[in-house]
Amino acid sequence: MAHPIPRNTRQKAAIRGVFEAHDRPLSPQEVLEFAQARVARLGIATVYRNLKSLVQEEWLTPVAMPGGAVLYEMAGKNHHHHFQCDRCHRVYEVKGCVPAVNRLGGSGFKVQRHEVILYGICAACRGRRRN
Amino acid sequence: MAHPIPRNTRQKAAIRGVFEAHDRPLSPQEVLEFAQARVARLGIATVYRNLKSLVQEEWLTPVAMPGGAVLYEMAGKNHHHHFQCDRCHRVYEVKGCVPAVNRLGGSGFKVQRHEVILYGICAACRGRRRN
DNA sequence: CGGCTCTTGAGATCGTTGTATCATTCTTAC
DNA sequence: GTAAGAATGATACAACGATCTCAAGAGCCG
Repeated sequence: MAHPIPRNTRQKAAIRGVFEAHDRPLSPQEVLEFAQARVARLGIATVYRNLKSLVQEEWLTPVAMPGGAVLYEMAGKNHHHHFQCDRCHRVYEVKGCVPAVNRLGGSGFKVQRHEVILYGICAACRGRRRN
Repeated sequence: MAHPIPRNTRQKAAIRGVFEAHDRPLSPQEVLEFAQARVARLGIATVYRNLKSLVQEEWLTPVAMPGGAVLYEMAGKNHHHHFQCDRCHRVYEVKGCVPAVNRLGGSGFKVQRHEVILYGICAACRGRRRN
């Protein structure tokens, strides 16, 4: 009720496995598709339920993208940012930062954190013709 | 039909006036509220219609924020970024940039543009107690 | 194994945002 | 001023993502 005793289900293990196999932020739909290769009849509701509980356990972190998509990535990573491919729309992690960005706010704003999103063409799409 | 002859309506003028009076990106709801001070019975559908046409005329530019909100600001500004206040959630323009951000992608990504969003507390909210 | 109860799967439902409809009002040209 | 038709306002509707319901299935403990 208030504190149900959690169980280890194949579904949740499959979802964790998907994040371990793909080192980039994933959408709920992507998680569903990848995890269905491991648990055939997996449903979208189960994906949402487990994403939520994995966030509560701090095993995942939500990544809100401009446009409204909310992706998830494994928690506990060092400070980093993201790159989104204009062609395939996949999002990748970009290591490093330019600390000077926090000074962009000048004196009028008390800046506490920041997001940087790069856009362009990813290596995979550059290699191919299209998509 | 294909090219209706546009007319200058009080509503559209009011909406333009709202953006000229507030030098920051505004949500459709904010536009509605501010513009209703000028045209009392203004409806939300008219706001959406005029936002769309002002974007087509390139008088406005959409600003997609993480979380899904799409705001609008006057077009033609110099390269800049945005600050969102964690308290009042208003978004402000931040002039300047750190060009080095485009190099964060390394050699794996062909970076064509970027977004920087700063978060913290705005001057107005710092002056007040709350909200 | 047996059973308690947590979790799942399928679909219905919700909430939000933006669009379509259509009678009415307003702008513009003459 | 008048008429043609573009724009408005009120509301219904659509689209989408996410959540809820509940019977059925499965994990865990003894």
